[in-house]
Amino acid sequence: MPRPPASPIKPAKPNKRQPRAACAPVRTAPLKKGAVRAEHREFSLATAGGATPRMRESSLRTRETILTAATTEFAESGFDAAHMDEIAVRAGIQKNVLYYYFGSKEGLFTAVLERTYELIRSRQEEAGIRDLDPVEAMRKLVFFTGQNWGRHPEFLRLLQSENLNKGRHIRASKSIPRMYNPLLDAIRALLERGVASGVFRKGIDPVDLYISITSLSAHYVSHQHTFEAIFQRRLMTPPRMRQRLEHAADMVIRYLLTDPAPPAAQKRGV
Amino acid sequence: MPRPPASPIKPAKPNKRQPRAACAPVRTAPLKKGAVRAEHREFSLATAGGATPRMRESSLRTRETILTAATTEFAESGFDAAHMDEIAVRAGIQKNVLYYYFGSKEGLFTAVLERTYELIRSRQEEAGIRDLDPVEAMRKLVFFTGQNWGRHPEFLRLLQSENLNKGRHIRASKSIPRMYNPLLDAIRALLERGVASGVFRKGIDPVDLYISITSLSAHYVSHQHTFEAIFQRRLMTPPRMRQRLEHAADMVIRYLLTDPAPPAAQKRGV
DNA sequence: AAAGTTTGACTGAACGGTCAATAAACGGTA
DNA sequence: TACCGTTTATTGACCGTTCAGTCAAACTTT
Repeated sequence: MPRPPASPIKPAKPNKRQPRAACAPVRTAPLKKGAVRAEHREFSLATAGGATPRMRESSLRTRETILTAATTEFAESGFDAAHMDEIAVRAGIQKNVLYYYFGSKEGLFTAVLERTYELIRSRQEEAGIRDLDPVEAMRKLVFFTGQNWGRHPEFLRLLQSENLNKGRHIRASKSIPRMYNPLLDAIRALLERGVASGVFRKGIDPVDLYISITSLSAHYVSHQHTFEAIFQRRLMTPPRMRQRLEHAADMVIRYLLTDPAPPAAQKRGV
Repeated sequence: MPRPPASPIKPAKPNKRQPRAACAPVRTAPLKKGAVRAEHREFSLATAGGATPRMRESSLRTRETILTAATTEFAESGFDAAHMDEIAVRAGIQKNVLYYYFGSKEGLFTAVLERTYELIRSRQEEAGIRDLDPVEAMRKLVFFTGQNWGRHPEFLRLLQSENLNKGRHIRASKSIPRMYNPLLDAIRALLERGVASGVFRKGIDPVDLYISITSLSAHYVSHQHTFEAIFQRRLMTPPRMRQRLEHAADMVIRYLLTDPAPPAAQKRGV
């Protein structure tokens, strides 16, 4: 049987010669025994999807080792500048193993992306916002979101690389689009509570708000280098970062308030 | 005399073997005649910096042709995935010429970045805001900024790539950090006018505001692919884009207003 | 002739990917 | 429980293209 395609990812520029799938003269010959490894690719540890039949435990460990190393390397260099050899070295593993488990560079990147989304998703559940009054909760949510970028800088960089590549890996992923988004739900619930208690306006689109909350801190972090160049000041020092989140939170809250923004939004007291 | 270093750019990962500067065995031998070309690199057409002595007119045209082609390619693929060969083809020019004019891939990218910053800078002067009342002016400014991304999509992509590379080219540029920023000044002036006429609050940091205004639309555009994947909807359609800018403008204005946001911020009538 | 510009052919390492073979674990079975 | 075939995991050597960058010589303008 012919080898199954490594992954459903389409090359970015189909018209332009791409890093060909194989170096050896195009292999149409059926491959003999041992072709089964392709099955691994369907399995994603992150999503804990159905395990491959007879997978050994060391296999899981190897997978994790690879994913960790790959995450570091991809985040550090971006998809295009990252090298499979380097990932192998970081993981302390033969390069072939990467291909054995993930099929291709793109397959590996996709797996890394999925795992990282999953990680962020799980982190977001810890926001701890339920019991606060809406304004305080919203402020905390903005801060929490912003600080998350600092805690997981690799996530933003992966996203940036992925968007530079026009989302071809994320589009190929089955798990990511289906992921439950705790942050969006938190915002939705919070909006409702705020409207009910009369402090927030009606008719706010949670998705719009989600994007704005994210943008206000994420763009700052992910474009820090160009901003630093044109503003000639360091941006990522703790005080500056705090100032930014302060600003972002004020902005969000003032946007939501029904009232003539009293000192509330300024000084944290309700 | 030894060849002057191509550019003061440091490799991203000094510890890691980089795309070596040269393929041929490291060349310490002094190069003979013809080594003068290095001078070209100092010259940036965009900034109209001092022309090289005896530069022919066709030379300027060639430069422009190269920069245009390079801008397209770099924006399309990002710095790392862009190929010098492809740029040469796009420009309809021998590849050597790229090196003759810009010394290296990094040098070319830096030049592209400078030219593009310059272009955006000049565009921003057209905002046409002076005569409007502060609230209207601010709304227009937010829209103008946002629409600029749509009009020059290459700019955002270059920035994204540059930030993925941790700003090493922009840091090496002398012209960009010195560029006068018309948008920032416009914001500053607008804030003053608004405060003077009593509609805006005092004490707003123009840089904070600049970053927010930029973020609210730029992040949306530059992260469209991952957002589209997780929200499962198209984001760049004209109506959606309009909605986003509407939202961004409301947010900014409500943030600035002294008053209990009257319908003004909602429906455009002052 | 001297400086500036363009050409075509070339280099060599890096890099994504592959192969055949071996080692380790498992499952059945006698 | 010792043996054995099969599946799973790992190894090391290898391949062919791509791609940044170079050289020396030719052409063009002043």
